Parts: sequence; structure tokens; C-alpha cells
Amino acid sequence: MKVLIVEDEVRLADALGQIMKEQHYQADIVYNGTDGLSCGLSGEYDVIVLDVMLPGQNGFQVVKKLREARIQTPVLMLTARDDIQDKVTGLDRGADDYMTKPFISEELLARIRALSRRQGEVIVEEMKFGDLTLSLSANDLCCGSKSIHLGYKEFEVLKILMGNSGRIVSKEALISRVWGSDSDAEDNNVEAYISFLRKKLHFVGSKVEISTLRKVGYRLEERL
Amino acid sequence: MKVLIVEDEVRLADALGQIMKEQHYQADIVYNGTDGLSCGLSGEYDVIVLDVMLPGQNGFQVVKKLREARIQTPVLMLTARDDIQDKVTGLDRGADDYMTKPFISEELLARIRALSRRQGEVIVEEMKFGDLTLSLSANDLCCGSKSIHLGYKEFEVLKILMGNSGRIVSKEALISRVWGSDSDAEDNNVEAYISFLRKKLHFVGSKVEISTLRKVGYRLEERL
DNA sequence: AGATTTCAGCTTATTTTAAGCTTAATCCAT
DNA sequence: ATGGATTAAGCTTAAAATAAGCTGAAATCT
Repeated sequence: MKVLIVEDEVRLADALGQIMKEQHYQADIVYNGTDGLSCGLSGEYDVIVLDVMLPGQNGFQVVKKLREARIQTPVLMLTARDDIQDKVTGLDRGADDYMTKPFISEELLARIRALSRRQGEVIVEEMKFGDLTLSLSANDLCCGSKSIHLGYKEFEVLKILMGNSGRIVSKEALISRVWGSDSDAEDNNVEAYISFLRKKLHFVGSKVEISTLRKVGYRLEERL
Repeated sequence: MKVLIVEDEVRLADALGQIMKEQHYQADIVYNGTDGLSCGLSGEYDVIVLDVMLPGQNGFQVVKKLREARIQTPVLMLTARDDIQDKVTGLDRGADDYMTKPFISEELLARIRALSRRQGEVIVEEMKFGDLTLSLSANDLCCGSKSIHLGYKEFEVLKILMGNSGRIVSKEALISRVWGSDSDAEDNNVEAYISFLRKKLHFVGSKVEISTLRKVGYRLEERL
């Protein structure tokens, strides 16, 4: 079991390293966000323990970039503040769990065990809706024999729509889940992506369409 | 689903009202503890969102009095401080959940859903009256095999009429709930929408009609 | 280069407004 | 009281105004 610890307070970082050692976990310690990111990108860890407040890049930025690079290593974020906004931001950016300081080693270990277990779960490879198949690993949208690649945001938007099979998803919900709940993205950003997606749905010849409910949101529907 | 919001910061209160509106929840807003208590005592709400710091009576006093009056409506308390003592006090006095500001709408909604679920209530997807069905997710009005789309305001007006099955609803009430209590909409606006709705009721061939009570208001009635 | 954001012009749906109309209530002279 | 005149309330519509949403192209990131 390999754990990466990204924590700038040297005393705490060493204490964490010590705790890991006692469990016979192999721990690497780095003291800033940039190093954390480059180590994390190697994909060799089973769990990453990541402080939010870091010199250089903060924890949110690190986890976001890791996820953008498709690194799925479970991340446990640490923060001094018990701030819900922080928590939501962290989880939105792709963190898997969240713990406020101070904490006791038992709790840390329990959470790390839980996260590493989660790795063993089956990972869904694709989502379906109507005649569409969305490949979650390749970000490809397929319909029949045709297939087209989706960009990151196109992919995320469609994934959320498909995940809510047929239910209405508001622009606000899409903004907070794709752009981040603290972002300043405007409605038009969503509109633009909806437009891109409609073009691609048409390209692959799907019967599925994104229907608009004015002042409410969007949802997937299958034309007959 | 009816939600009572008791919050003295007008901006926040309005934002909360807006969030509720987006979910098609019916929200009443009051700005002090005393009004909160008297509305809460009516027992007509599914959830009460109650700020702790309020002019007049504070949130703790309000929830305590509600419970003393045997009102069991779930209460979600809001506070600026993340103070464990506050939390304990609130829960001791009878609050059901507790959330610190700032928070995001997703979390608020999740907690409200949890509280209303606890009540045993299922979240309604449609409303019925006579031979009419109003789809709350699609804003569609159905009668038998016919169906027609309602615009946002048409939908809101009809929803309120249906929600008061058969009772009289005044123009003022419709204005304050559909246009907003601070709006300067005139009676004629309501009349226009009533007219639009009557046309649509006729179109779908419903036996339900909107009857006028001069100088009093409107109500739904079913023709025989 | 590819992804993303921004912006402007456009289309379409919703909302407001206002004028002319209908219906109901009130008043007043018979 | 009765019934016509007067007034107020409400109804209906078309047109105007506004708002929401769409899309292509340019600009900006990465």
C-alpha cells in the first residue's frame, strides 16, 4: 500500500508519515502542491492525503488537475476549517473524502482504509440512454456504428444529463457540477455546450435529443 | 411541498425563496421570529428553514415554542457560526437538522429532501384536480389524451389554484406568489393569465373550470 | 491544435400593456 | 318595487416589449 502525503506543515507531515510507517504503509511526503501534483500524476499511489492550504497550488487545484488528467487515485482532503463551502468545492473537484484538522490517527486510518477499499469496486465503463452509449474511459459518444469524441466539458455535461435519465437538470446544477460551485460561469456557457452536444448528437444520428424547458432546465428525451 | 423560510437578511431570504421556486416548492418567507412562529403554528408546512439570529425572538425560542405547541414540522436551523454549543442547543430545543452558513443550494436541497422524506412524504411529481393532471416536472397540463404545455407563469397560477383545491384564491395572493410580494403587477395581469388558462383548459377538453367570485377571487370547480 | 470562453445578432417564447368589450352591481327616478 | 342609466369589475385580444435561449465566429486559453 502506497500513500502520498501532501502537507506543508512539516511537523504534521512527519506525524502522518510516522502513522503510515506503523501500519507498514509506504508513504512519500512532499511539502507543496506542485510536487504533490507531479507525484500524483505518476498514478502509483493507492491513496493521496492532500492538505487544502498549500504553498504554490492549493489542494483544490491539485485534485482538479489530477482528475483532468484522468488520475483516479482516491484523494482524502485535509483542512483546518470546517467550512462547508470548502468541502463542497473539494468534492466537486474530485476529492473522495474530506477530513478537518485536528483529527486522531484512528480516524485517518479508517478513512484511508475505506478509500483504498473503494478502489476495488467495479468501475462502470459506459453509460447508456436510448440509442446512445457514452464511453466513460474514452470520452466517446457512440450511436450505432458512428462515434465521436467529446471534450471534457461536453462529456461532463452529457454524463450528468444521462445520469438523470429523463429528469430535468437546471443550468445552475450543471454549472456547479461541471464548472465548480464557486465558478463564475454564466448561463451562456451552458447554452454553448448544449449547442455543441446537439450538433454531435445529430452527427451520430441519434434519436435522443436535449429538450429545453424554459426557465427550468434541460433533459434528455428520445424521439420516436 | 410547502417550505417556510424565516430569515432576516433579505438578500439571503430572497435567494432561498428563489431556490425553492426552482424546485417548484412553494415557499413563504417571513423576516422575524414572531412572524415565523405564527406561520409555523399553522402547521401547513412540510419543512421550516429557520435562522438562529433573528430580530424579536431568536430561532431557538421559536423552535421551542413550536414544539411546546405540538407542531412537529421538521425544522432546519441556519447559523453563521459553526458553534457546537449552538448546534446542541438547537437540537435540544427540537430542531431536526442544522446547517452553517455559507452553504450551497445543493446541500440545502439535499437536507430539505432528507427532512421531508423523514416525514414519510413522497415528493410529488404531479398534481391532480378533477380530470386534470399537472405534470410538475414538464410543466404540462393533461386531460385524457390531450396535453398542452404551460408557460412559467401560467403553470404557477394553475399550480396554486390546484394546490387550494376548490378554495378561493384572491388576485392579491396570486400576485404575491407568482409575481413576488414586492412586485407592481396589476390585477389585469392576473386576469390575462386566467384567460390564457381558461383557453387551455378548454383546449384539452377538461370539465374543470376557473370560476370567478367578483371582488373575492378565483377557484377551480368541476362542471358536471 | 484543440478546448473553452465570449460576444453579438438572431429566433422564439413569455410577459406586459392597453383598448374595447361583457357582465354584474348600484343608483335613482318612477 | 321596477327598470333603465351609471359605474365598477372582470374578460379578451392583439400588439408591443421583454426575456430566454440558440448559434456562429472570433478571441483566448492550455
